[in-house]
Amino acid sequence: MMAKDQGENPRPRVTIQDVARAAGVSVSTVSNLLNGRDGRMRPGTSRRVRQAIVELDYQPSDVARQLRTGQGRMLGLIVPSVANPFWADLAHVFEAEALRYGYQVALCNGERDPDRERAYVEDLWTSGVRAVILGSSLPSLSHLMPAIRRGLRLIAFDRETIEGDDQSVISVSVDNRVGGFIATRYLLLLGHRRIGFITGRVETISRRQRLAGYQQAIHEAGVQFTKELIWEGHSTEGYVDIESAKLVKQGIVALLELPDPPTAIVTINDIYAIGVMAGVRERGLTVPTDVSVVGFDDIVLSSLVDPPLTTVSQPLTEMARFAIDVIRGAHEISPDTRTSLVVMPRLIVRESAGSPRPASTLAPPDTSESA
Amino acid sequence: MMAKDQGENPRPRVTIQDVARAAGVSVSTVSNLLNGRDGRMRPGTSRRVRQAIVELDYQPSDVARQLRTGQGRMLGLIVPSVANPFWADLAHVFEAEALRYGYQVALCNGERDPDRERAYVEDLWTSGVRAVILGSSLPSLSHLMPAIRRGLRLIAFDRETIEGDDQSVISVSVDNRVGGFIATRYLLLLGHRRIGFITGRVETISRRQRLAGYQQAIHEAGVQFTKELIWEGHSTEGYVDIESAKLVKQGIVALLELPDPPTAIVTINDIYAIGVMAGVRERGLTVPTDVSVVGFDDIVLSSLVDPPLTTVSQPLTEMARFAIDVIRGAHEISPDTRTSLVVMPRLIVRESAGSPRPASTLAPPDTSESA
DNA sequence: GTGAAAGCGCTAACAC
DNA sequence: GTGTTAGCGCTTTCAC
Repeated sequence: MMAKDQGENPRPRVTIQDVARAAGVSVSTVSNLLNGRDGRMRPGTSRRVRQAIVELDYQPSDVARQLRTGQGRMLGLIVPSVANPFWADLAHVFEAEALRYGYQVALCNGERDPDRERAYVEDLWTSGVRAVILGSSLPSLSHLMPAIRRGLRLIAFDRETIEGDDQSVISVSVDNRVGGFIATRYLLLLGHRRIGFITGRVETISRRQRLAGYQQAIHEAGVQFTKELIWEGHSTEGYVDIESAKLVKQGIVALLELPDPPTAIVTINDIYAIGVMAGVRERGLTVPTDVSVVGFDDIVLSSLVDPPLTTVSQPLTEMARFAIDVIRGAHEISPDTRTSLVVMPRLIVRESAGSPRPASTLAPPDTSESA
Repeated sequence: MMAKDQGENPRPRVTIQDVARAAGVSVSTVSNLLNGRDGRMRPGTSRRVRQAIVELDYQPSDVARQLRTGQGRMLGLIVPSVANPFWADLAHVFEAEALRYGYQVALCNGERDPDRERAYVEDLWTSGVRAVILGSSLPSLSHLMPAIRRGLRLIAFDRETIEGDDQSVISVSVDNRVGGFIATRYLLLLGHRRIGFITGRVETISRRQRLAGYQQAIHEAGVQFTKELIWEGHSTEGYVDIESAKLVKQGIVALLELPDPPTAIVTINDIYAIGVMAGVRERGLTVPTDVSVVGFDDIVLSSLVDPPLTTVSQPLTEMARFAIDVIRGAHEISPDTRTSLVVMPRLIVRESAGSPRPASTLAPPDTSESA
């Protein structure tokens, strides 16, 4: 079952030597031109070289170039799974930003598994990748330390730097606590008092912080915090968030069966919010009339679902741009400078959240302040 | 604004030389071990080398290796946009299959733009990528010919090879005509007679074929084909499908305003189907009671929406596996062998399609056959 | 302004 | 069984 040497006629590679010969110059002249050092080059020379390049359809080899210079153009992007629309959106935006500076993006689905993440990072390093964006807010980064010590530049996305992280780790993140806070406060202002919170089993820094923001808002509003309104998922769910969105239906159903059920729900991401909405409908209830729901992330899809989702948005483009800037070295990095970026989330008001029905709990809507 | 040479202490690269020296052998011995040629190696030697590798934390450089052998481990994947869940699912599956054989995947969002596709392909080639999967069923592949002539192995996904394609282009695709056919026939069997078809402006081979399948089913059922039931989108829509899903709402609304509106809709992908369902609801109607809808692709999301979408599934894993096999050279390729793969789609029955309400058109449901 | 030559880290003859 | 060595295609001093 030996592989045939298929398509035997690809022409042999055109090298810088060939171009030099065709143009009647030396390789260094060609190289100089290629690298923009043609300032004081005789016009004739430059022209001949350029012409030879076109005529021979010459493509410089980045492989050789990288071996020589140590500089590569490939960036790693590790996300839990691109099948999750949030990470797909990030991949989309990040790739676009990378492209602007001539970088290419190697996509890795880490599944939130430290072993896989480590394997990817080692593999990428081997392939000459020297910078990777890690989208996974696993609490520990220790599995990546060997690579970091070797010189890998790691940028953590959606995960603020915490105590114990290596000095060299830069992070880009939305302020998740604020995000949880504004989502919850919005519902509070709408008049809700029984507000549920739905999260997943997998413990990440960002999820913890979104919950903290929720609690803070509840507390500041003088509402009693109740643990029964927090649903955390089961222990057997898969790592890939998107699949666990089905499980979330159970969560909302459980919450709705409470003696005093919530009139509004905050979720830790839009996919969960979509699952929640489906669960609500399955109970014969309506969003937002019977229960309001607020998501997180503002994935592209969230404006498409029915009803369009009110959610907390992350400025992905800005975040991706910062990451690329760090990689390019356009930002000063020094031990005593705050080089991590924490951007502010924004509440996107659409139609999945409204005032509770008058018939329900206490206090009438208090809309004196607006988010 | 000069970039600081940040993190100045990464240790210098450990090379095969260092390992050889540490183990007291020559580089070729180390190389032999690395490449599995350690069959007749003295156990002691092998052990010493292995130990040196671990102790020095040696990582072979794929860059050097590729320069030498011409063999790379990076594959290109060009999709219209990962923000579109279908392509995200493909990227997920493809990356997983690639990983099994040690390949890495460079992700490119071509936006269905021939110029971008060409630029990506040239760039990938420069980076040493020698095989790319192209997910875009643009009718012509001519913009990629220069790279193909240079020796690039191109695998077209979701696009059967057509007249005029280069010999060396392999394709992997679902039988889109059959897909359109079974979707439509299913609705016909449920008793629908007025069946709409919603597609986008961008002309692709796969879309054309899905429509052809629809027409064939209509015709075989002896139902009159009506052009007014086909909605094709506007000319100003963006290239990225997902955004145009909003536009699709206009399409369904237009169809529903017809004097004799359709009782069922076939769409060319699940995102459109989701848009259609939202449009139906916006009109105060219900899916599937008032109008049935069938999607295409069976993206992960389609089982999550409400109601769960009845759709035509593409066996992505199988398709990705074939693509990787071709790249690995595990399939014989010869001019007279059919090396393209056309797999059969399958109808996934969920809840978005049902019988038309008795009150409506003619003939009662005829369920003598089942899809 | 242009060229000669060394070498990035590795593989694979070929020699012993 | 293991070592020596020639390059893969490029960049970059350093001469001229």
